[in-house]
Amino acid sequence: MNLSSSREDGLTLRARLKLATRDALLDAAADAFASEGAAHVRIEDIASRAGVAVGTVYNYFTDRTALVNALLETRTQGLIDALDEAPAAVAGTAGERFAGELRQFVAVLARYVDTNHVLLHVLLEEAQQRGTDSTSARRRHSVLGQLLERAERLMAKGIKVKALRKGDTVVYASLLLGMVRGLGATALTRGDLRVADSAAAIVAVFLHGAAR
Amino acid sequence: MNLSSSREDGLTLRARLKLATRDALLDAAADAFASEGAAHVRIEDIASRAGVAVGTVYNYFTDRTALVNALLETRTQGLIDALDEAPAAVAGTAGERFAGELRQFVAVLARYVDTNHVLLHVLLEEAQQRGTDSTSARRRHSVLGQLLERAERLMAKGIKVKALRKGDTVVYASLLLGMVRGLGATALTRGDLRVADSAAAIVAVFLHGAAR
Amino acid sequence: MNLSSSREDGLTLRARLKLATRDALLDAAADAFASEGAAHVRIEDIASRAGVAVGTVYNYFTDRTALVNALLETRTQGLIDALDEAPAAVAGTAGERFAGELRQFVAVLARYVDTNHVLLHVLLEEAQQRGTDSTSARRRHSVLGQLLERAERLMAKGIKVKALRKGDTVVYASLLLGMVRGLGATALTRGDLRVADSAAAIVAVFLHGAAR
Amino acid sequence: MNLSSSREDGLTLRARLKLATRDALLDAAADAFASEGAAHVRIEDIASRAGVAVGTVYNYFTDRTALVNALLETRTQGLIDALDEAPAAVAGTAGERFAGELRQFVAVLARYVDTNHVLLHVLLEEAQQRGTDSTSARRRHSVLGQLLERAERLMAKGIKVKALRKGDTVVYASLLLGMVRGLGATALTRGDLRVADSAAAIVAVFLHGAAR
DNA sequence: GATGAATGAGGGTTCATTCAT
DNA sequence: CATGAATGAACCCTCATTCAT
Repeated sequence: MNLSSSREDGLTLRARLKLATRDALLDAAADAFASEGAAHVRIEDIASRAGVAVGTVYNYFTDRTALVNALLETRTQGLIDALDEAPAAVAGTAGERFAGELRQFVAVLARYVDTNHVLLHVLLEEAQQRGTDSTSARRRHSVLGQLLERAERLMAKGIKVKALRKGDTVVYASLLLGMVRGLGATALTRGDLRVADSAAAIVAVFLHGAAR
Repeated sequence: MNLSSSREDGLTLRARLKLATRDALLDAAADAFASEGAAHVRIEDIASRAGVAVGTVYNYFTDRTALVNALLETRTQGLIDALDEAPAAVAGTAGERFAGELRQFVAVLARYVDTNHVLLHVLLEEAQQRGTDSTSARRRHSVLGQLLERAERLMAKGIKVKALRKGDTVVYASLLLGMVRGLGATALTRGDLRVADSAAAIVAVFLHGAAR
Repeated sequence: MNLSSSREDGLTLRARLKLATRDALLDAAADAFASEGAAHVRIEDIASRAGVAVGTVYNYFTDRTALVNALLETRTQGLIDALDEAPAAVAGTAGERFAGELRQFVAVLARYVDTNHVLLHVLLEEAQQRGTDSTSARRRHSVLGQLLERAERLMAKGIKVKALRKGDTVVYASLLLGMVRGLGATALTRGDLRVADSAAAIVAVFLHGAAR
Repeated sequence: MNLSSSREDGLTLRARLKLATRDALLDAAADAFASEGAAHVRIEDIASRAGVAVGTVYNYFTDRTALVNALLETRTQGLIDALDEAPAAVAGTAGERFAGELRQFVAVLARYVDTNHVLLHVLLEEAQQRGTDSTSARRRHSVLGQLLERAERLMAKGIKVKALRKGDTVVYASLLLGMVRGLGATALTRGDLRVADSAAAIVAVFLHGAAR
């Protein structure tokens, strides 16, 4: 579940162990959050899932909030990176290239949602927690904010190449992301549904609608 | 904010007062959840917002869970009722009637989301907390479940009257609901955005797509 | 041990009970600090000594620090008040009146030290804990600061009426207070010694020295 | 700050290093206690101040208590030694010789207090913690006990040579020590005050009083 | 019914101490 | 010997719930 193995090169044994423990803790937290619901998870639950003592958790994260933030960070980064790395299709007309990118975008997102559906709730719960920092700074850093930003960029490109009708990019982006999450939410209660399997349907509806 | 005033007809004064207190508590809870985030809200916060003492809360709700459930129930019921009461457009072809219903459906939903966006998080957070008891869990599921059900019925009708292409009604329903919630989520961080203002855009994209 | 009974007039029963509990908690804390040493005392120790549950402590004091501060405040105030109330001797020459005041001062102090010797350590430990507030503000509020201030005033008067040789009032005041505390410290390890019994000796040495 | 360097003669290099580390730890502990307040200082603080790892501390001291005891021991011993080494003035009458010794005593004490004022709190805080064990408690008592003992001997000699009026040597000793500590306490809050500068005043007041 | 003080189980966090490397 | 990560008992504090007034 953790993609960080590449980080482990060229480090002392101890440093490697430290990273391994840190990752184990994050994985444990993700599992616990997923199966129990974030609010119910005690630090000790995470510790024991990771096979360490409570105190150890605090050797890696200054407090509960820091752990949750770190979890969001790593899990988010994986998604953001995957989206950014998605190689733009080179062939075809501008419109076709856009369609390709859109398909890519949705596919990556769908795969992510299928893997992390439950963790998304943590993201949302956290998004709710307003601290002292300015709202805009927070938006920039929040997962949804970053996603929205990328989606907006994509929409803007689509409009530019005349693949999309003119319209508010924020609205378009929100609708697209909403579709993916909508399917994810349904998948949560319907065990047999996978978002990735409907990626094509999402794109089709987004581009051409459900109407005959 | 509370739609239950119609219930108060034909009751004794005392009974009416009881209902008033109960509603005040639910409103207070809704406000508190919205502005503080469900997990942080203490029973005493709700009590003081409603202008009563803690003990009083327990005269109306057996425990915290009961209060949350009641809140979900009332707020949900308002939505479900509004959806069901939406008068079907009578004129025009079957396709036009379907389009009218769809517009109605989205409009009602959008209005609800604008008013209750934050409360939706409570729904979702609570929906997450399965495992401990199944009775209340089922009831909570029904919030989304009932919505999905109605959306599916609408989709089925749309397919039947050939207004929509054939396809999985669950997927269609999920996409439609997802779009509304997607815009709601964005509205949460963008103060200037109202879902109701984009209801037409949602329907348009859902039916005909965003492509040119 | 608590002098607050006069405060209890004209209050509702509940309010009176609240004060009683608060005082009981302060008394319990004082006892516990005295017999165990401040650092070792757990909140629960205080609670159980006072015959209440932990949570109750937090209904009266926001946290441990607040409790300690309140304790210092009340116990200090008793001493300060006693010093200030000490009626000035009216008869005799200015020198005799000064001597009378000095005797009073030492007597009150001695009595206080005999009763509260151990609590003084708490005061000192606290004096050590530097927070963010400015040092001077703290000095003004600290027990020692207030004592020193009064002692300095007395010394100044003694010098003015030529009962004392000219000299630094801070030094004189510190020496006088030090004598009292010095005897108090010894009394701590020598059970048979009471400072009050040596009050006259203190005054004598301070005024005329120990030399023949 | 550490007076033990003379111990290091005639030892192997390794033994000398061991002693150096030990001393560094004691110095670090003294500094930390002084600037943070004994109760707040963690073993790791001491270790890092000394430039070693936590584990190393336990190679030199079996536990926290042992370290504190050792600290008291060394710092106390320095004082006791200094007092005992103070060469008795040989010239003059018995009375003059006593006065000289008294001056010496106070001077040494004053110098010590100026250097170690804050450490004195540790002594007192720790002295407070009787009850758990009696072995170490006794040793701690001896800090003040030994001082008192020496002061009493000095007072007894003063009485014997008729330099002092007859009186309780314990009281005399307590008053003298109290004066020194009284000034020390004041110096703690008044940065500009040094006890050593007032040593003469202390002796003067003790012998002849502050009265004109 | 309303009140609000009392309750105490529960969870977050700290830190002295251990021990494998 | 030095290192520093792991350990877990201990303590502070919170808050849902109860119940005497």
